[in-house]
Amino acid sequence: MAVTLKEISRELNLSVTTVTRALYGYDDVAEGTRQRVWSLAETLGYVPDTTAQRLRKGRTDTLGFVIPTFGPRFSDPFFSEFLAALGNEAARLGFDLLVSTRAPGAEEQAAYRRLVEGRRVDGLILVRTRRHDERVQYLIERDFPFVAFGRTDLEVDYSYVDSDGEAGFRQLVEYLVGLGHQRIACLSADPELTFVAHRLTGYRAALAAHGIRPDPNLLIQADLTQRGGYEAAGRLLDRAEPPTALVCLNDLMALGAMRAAQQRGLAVGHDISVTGFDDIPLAENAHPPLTTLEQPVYDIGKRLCAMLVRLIRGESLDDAHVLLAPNLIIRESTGPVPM
Amino acid sequence: MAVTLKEISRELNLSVTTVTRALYGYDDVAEGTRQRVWSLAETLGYVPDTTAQRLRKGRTDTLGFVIPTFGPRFSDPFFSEFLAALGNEAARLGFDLLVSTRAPGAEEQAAYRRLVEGRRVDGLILVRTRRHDERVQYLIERDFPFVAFGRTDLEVDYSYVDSDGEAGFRQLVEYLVGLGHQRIACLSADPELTFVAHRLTGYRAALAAHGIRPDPNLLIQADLTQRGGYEAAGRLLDRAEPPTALVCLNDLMALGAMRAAQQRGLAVGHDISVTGFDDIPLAENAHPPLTTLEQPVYDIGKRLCAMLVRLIRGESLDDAHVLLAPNLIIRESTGPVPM
DNA sequence: TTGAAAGCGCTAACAA
DNA sequence: TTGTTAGCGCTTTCAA
Repeated sequence: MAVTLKEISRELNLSVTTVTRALYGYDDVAEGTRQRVWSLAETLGYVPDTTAQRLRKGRTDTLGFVIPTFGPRFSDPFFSEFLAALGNEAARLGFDLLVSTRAPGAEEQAAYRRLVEGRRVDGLILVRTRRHDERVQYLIERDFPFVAFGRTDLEVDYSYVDSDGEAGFRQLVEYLVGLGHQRIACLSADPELTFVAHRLTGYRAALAAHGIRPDPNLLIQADLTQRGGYEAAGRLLDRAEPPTALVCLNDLMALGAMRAAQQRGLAVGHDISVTGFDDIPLAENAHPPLTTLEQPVYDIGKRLCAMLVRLIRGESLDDAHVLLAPNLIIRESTGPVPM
Repeated sequence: MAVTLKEISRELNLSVTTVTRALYGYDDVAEGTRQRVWSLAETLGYVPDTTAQRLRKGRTDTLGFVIPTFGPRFSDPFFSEFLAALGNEAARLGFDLLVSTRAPGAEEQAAYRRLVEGRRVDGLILVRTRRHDERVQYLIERDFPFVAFGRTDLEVDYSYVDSDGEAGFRQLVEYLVGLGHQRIACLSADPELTFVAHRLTGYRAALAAHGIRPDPNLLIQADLTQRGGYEAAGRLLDRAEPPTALVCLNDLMALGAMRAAQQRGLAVGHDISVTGFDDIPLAENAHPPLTTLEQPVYDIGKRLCAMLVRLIRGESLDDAHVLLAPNLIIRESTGPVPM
């Protein structure tokens, strides 16, 4: 089917070796030969076989990314943007991107093993790290190149980029306290997720700093989706003494929470304040526009990609542990505590 | 580094041939031999080298998907869900998924060539087909296996699944006319996109069927994003004689349009009606919840994946041209025309 | 029941 | 400047 070096060499009465070298610009090939090779390769439409090159070179020039999906109706703008960053940057660096989609759990672990042990990729990008992340443990154990968006609680060293969710949430809650809020609820999620734990720490620290006793009833755990936010907010708002502010772990939850509030006739930004995290494009276009903490997802993805490629190439990283301060964006979903 | 067949065979004083056959359950291997092979493979953690298998077998067992991204802040729930479908289904069928992200244009075309001619994938999935789609043309020309979400205007035969956007828009516009709307604007997009053209046809047909003269001022072209919808709606609403209904090409645009209306003090669902297409999860959680046409993106992705694998395996398809009727979901963003 | 040999397409060390 | 040889790791004839 496809044109091979062998055919070109046969056609020109040359050895396969000479043809390769002519194509790759080695300087020990006669100019005339090179030209003949090039022109025939051109007319025949020769393109080297990637698989053969990979086998020979012992590397795949492919990066792996396993997207943690949750159920079939998976839709998180966070991941779209992150994926776009990885895709563009990987291509720029000459790498393919192999993507799997798997819900966290045994199957996810199997997917990682498949990629690593089948030598399908040269390196991996992890997201949504967990405090005791088996993926990190496994990859460290096998000494396989990887980078992660997020930290863990493991006593191991690896390369990551992360947002400083603790600082972000502290700043956010202080802003709300400054507006007079005292009953500040947190729509949290599985605290085994490192970023959840960090943000919660920031939330608690800010309350403590202002002498506000943390009310366990105001801390509720939900899915990191609109539905999760919607349901959790509903439960909080139906309490006898509802909160005046809903601090959500991410923007998606916040959008759901806003809707729950609005269904109860509350004017978001007046009767109740709602906040998110991420600054997905929807945040700005929500009604009202959402106050949130921005993290530069695209840049983070791009940066992680570049870091990973350096690791794969055995180059050193100037900064293997990057912590970025998220940026508080105040919009109209927050306001002074109602009288 | 990794364990190879050679090592196992050396260790057991067997030939490489016998080891492979023992591992793959050929019945011409002595039971004792098989057990010794299996147990050693187990302890050494043998996993076959994917690249070597690929070279030998002449196939990659990989599907390719090039996501059309538009700018860095790319975020479209449609693609998240579609990607999840592809990822899950490909894995189920024993295929890897190679993902590229590229804005339509020359670079996109290059990405396709890279995948096809470098023999990186065995088949491709296309989305957002265009009326004169160079990708389709190219793949047909090269006789390369592919399936597409969407039709084209080309006189060629290929396998696709598509939503019947024309029928959907006709039904939708008739519903609006039934509510008394006459000044129904359409927030459209590049009509070179086949699905845009189809939906527009439905829009026009419904107007014509009810003797409503199409007003060119009410047909406006924008990006398929929230921002696109927001800006286009703004321009329409600021007219001297604004429309009473905004029919948007997709949900994202509709969300933007709703916001533009709300910023102008209009109550969506009362003062103005807004509709979308897709039924992304956000549609239900919008404020007010969005009237839209649902298309089963996940199922379509799954189905396309299965079709493609059949094509790659040279099996026949019972139905290579699938047209699905979208489902009109009436929520609160639409209502009778205001007095 | 096992092994030898060939080859997928490419690259690289070495020799001529 | 070019060719020979070897081999990446695997699978599959074919022969023993």
